[in-house]
Amino acid sequence: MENISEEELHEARVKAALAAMPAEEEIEVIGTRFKVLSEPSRLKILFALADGELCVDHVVEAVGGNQSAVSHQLKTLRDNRIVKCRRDGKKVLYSIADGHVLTMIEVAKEHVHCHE
Amino acid sequence: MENISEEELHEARVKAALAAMPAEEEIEVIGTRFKVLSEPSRLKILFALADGELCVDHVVEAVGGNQSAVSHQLKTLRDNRIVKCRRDGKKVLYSIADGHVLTMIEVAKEHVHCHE
DNA sequence: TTTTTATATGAATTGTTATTCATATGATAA
DNA sequence: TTATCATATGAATAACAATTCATATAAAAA
Repeated sequence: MENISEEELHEARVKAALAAMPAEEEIEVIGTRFKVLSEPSRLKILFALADGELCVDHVVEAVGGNQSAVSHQLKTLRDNRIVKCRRDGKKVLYSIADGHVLTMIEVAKEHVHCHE
Repeated sequence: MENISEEELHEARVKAALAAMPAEEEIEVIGTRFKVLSEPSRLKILFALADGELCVDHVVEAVGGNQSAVSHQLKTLRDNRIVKCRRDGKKVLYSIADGHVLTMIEVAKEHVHCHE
């Protein structure tokens, strides 16, 4: 009897989990945001931009690697609204798009360092 | 003259960015955490676990897909301390390891939905 | 102690993504 | 208007990670 009610409890939880499950598309979008933040080369760019905007070749200096790779990464970051940019003459200045980005990185850092 | 000082400003920012850049290993660890959260199949598992612990076959029910795939994902989540588990007889009950995980997902959700 | 149930894992395959190379575009200066 | 500097991008390759299949372990029931 105890087993049955425990089983029922678990089944109820499965139903609750299914009910609370976000739509497939939303999960994909959230996943994509995380994916963009998961690549070390892109994270480096974001740390470089944390203090303020930089033009592309200064980003290249700050993170190392070649110009083309950095430019591809910046495109990915742009496409996902993680960074934004503005042109100033020949240069294009990049900056972090909004506060959530740094918040996410901060929370991730905490999670890495805490050992609850 | 104005150009030179602007250039100097940018160079100073590059130096600041380099100085504030976390160590390579830390960036990798943070990236790995994000990577683990980036896969839709793993995110689904976390949404399923958001309300409380579930045993593996109930996770399988909640997220769909086959047992082996889910088990591999759970291992990845475990290895990265995103979830924890305890055995109860034949069953193994999984739950979310700590509060930061749901926080990160929440912030990501906000970032997806806001259009600053 | 064999069978069944629940979960885990190694190896192979498949699918994805980053990086590189070559080249294109866009803006300014000569 | 062409030469140069700054950035972007398409295509190919190379690195990586997810899923599947088959099988292994672990606990409990028969």
